[in-house]
Amino acid sequence: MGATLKEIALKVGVNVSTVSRVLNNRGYISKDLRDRVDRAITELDYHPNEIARSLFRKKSNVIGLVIPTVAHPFFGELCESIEKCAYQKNYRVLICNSQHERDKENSYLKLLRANQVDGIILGSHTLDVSAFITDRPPLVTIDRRVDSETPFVSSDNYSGGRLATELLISKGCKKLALIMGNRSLPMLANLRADAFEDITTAYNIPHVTMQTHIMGFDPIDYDEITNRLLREHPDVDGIFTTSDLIASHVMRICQNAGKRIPEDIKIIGYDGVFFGELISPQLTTIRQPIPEMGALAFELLFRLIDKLPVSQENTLPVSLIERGST
Amino acid sequence: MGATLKEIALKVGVNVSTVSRVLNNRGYISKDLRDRVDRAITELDYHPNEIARSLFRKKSNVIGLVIPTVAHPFFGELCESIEKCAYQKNYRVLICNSQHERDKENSYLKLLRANQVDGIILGSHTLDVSAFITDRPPLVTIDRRVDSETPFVSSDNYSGGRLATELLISKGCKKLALIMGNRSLPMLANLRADAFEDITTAYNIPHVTMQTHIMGFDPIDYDEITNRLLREHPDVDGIFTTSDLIASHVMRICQNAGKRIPEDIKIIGYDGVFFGELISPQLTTIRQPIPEMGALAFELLFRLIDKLPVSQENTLPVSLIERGST
DNA sequence: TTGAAAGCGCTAACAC
DNA sequence: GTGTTAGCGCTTTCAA
Repeated sequence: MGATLKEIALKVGVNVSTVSRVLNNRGYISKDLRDRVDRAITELDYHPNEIARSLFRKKSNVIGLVIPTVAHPFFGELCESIEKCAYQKNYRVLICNSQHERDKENSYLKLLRANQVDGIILGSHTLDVSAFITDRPPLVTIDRRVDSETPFVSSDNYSGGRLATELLISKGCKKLALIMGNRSLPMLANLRADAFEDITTAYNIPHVTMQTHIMGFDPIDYDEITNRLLREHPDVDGIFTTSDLIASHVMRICQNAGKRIPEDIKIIGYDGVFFGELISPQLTTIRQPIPEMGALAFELLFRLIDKLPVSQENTLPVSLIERGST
Repeated sequence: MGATLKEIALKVGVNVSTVSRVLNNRGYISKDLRDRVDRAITELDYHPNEIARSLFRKKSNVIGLVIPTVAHPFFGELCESIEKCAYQKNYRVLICNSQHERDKENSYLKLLRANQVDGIILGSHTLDVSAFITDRPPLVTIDRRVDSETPFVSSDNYSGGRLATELLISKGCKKLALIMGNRSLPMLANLRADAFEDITTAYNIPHVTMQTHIMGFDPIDYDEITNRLLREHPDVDGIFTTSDLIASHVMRICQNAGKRIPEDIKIIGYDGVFFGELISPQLTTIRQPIPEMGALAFELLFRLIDKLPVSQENTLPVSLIERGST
């Protein structure tokens, strides 16, 4: 346990409030006193107790980041970006992995409020709005609109879905498949699927949509789905997946099944995470501007905390990155 | 701002200490009182202020995790594991990316102490021990021995290096290269390089070692190094890299240079992170038991906080995962 | 069984 | 310029 203000005051022979004043540079302080206090501070190795400060100020300078799992590259990169911005503005970030579990997400939300975080960035969406804690700290969501107030950050999911689908079509694919996470989650990412269906329908292209039945990122699940797809729809020659992680699994299964990529089957992912260019063939994908999304999410939260006006809808553009898999 | 104990007490018509007692189940409380308090709590939507509790208890139930970057798959998976364990034991984790910057690492260390974290897990090692903050909270390091006291978790780096090197030799490689991060950092991972050099020397195999000159995970750097290696040592037919991330870059560069893997050149990585089996050919690697390492690190810290005895050296076994790249 | 009082470490009126 | 006092929201002696 470190020294306290009181001990400094005692040593210097002044009142605690005086020491507090020199620490915070409030009002006039005599040069002599300041020196003596400074000396005592170094001698006693004093460091202000931020918990006590937080209690008084009613401000913790901590924000909570709730995501499914930081081990998923999209969220890892997002977390990285958010932490970077938070650090610059003197905020700490508490990392909360929901693992796609309702209970954990819910209890983390409560816990964050109890811990007096100044704000929350929510990127995990297993709860419906009614379950949301009342009297909550400032909130910004990622990829979900929860109500007409709460600001959210997303990228242009519909355009992304359209770009991906159109690319496959323009490359000559005759039958398309979409492999996605569970659609029942209220996420804007579902717009990618909407676009896929709209576009294929408009172009009159046969298509099939498959989604995981569990909530989470279990590779086994993707592998099974892909195998079933190849079995039931052997004529599919273009696959759009809603993440690069899924895409890489799908790619591997296809290769194992003896399909050549992109000759026999073309695959396009989504996200633009780092390892997309490491796999072989390199993955064509729709890039979400992850660092910008993280920065924007923090910026919005920061403004919310400071009671500055923010826009509710914050949709960033996506871009097509063509690589070897198409 | 939520209701406070005082408001509950006021509403129920008792003293705050009484309400506190029912909250914490201390001593005897009449059934009637308990009911009235419970009702007031729900009506006012009361939630204890954990900051105030922390101040009193001198315990925040928060730990700090300092790593280079959570966007690196090894640290992402480690962070995931640590958060999981922490959550079970009612601890929160503050995520601190040092970005391999001395200043940031140092200031995070100070900041964590000021924020009264109960403990720190340190996996970033740009500081030398002398720069360590004094009077620090309980500390557990990952992959580094800082002094004769502080417990650390690592996996068996020397064995890992040996396994990797011997595999390449047993596969018939005639000239080996090691591509590693910067060796000047005081990390136990350097033992992998020691093993590489010992074994190649023992077997009388020509070898060359290359390390990045910057601190960090800049892909450009790895690519340059690999290109230089291929240019200056075109006869190298086996490469050991100290991470899967590096390995995947190296693999790509080699493929771009027209080398077939594993026929012309064999590559083995390190870590056993998820995407190793997604790239093609799938990456042979030395697996570190990342979830177990994270769990152990937290367990040690937990014991340290509770002043229970802990062992200082905690080295977990590694295992060879043979896949397509060798 | 409940209340009063003190105190965790700090800051901010308000005096002097 | 510096001290006194009160209080942030909570818990815990100690009395009653």
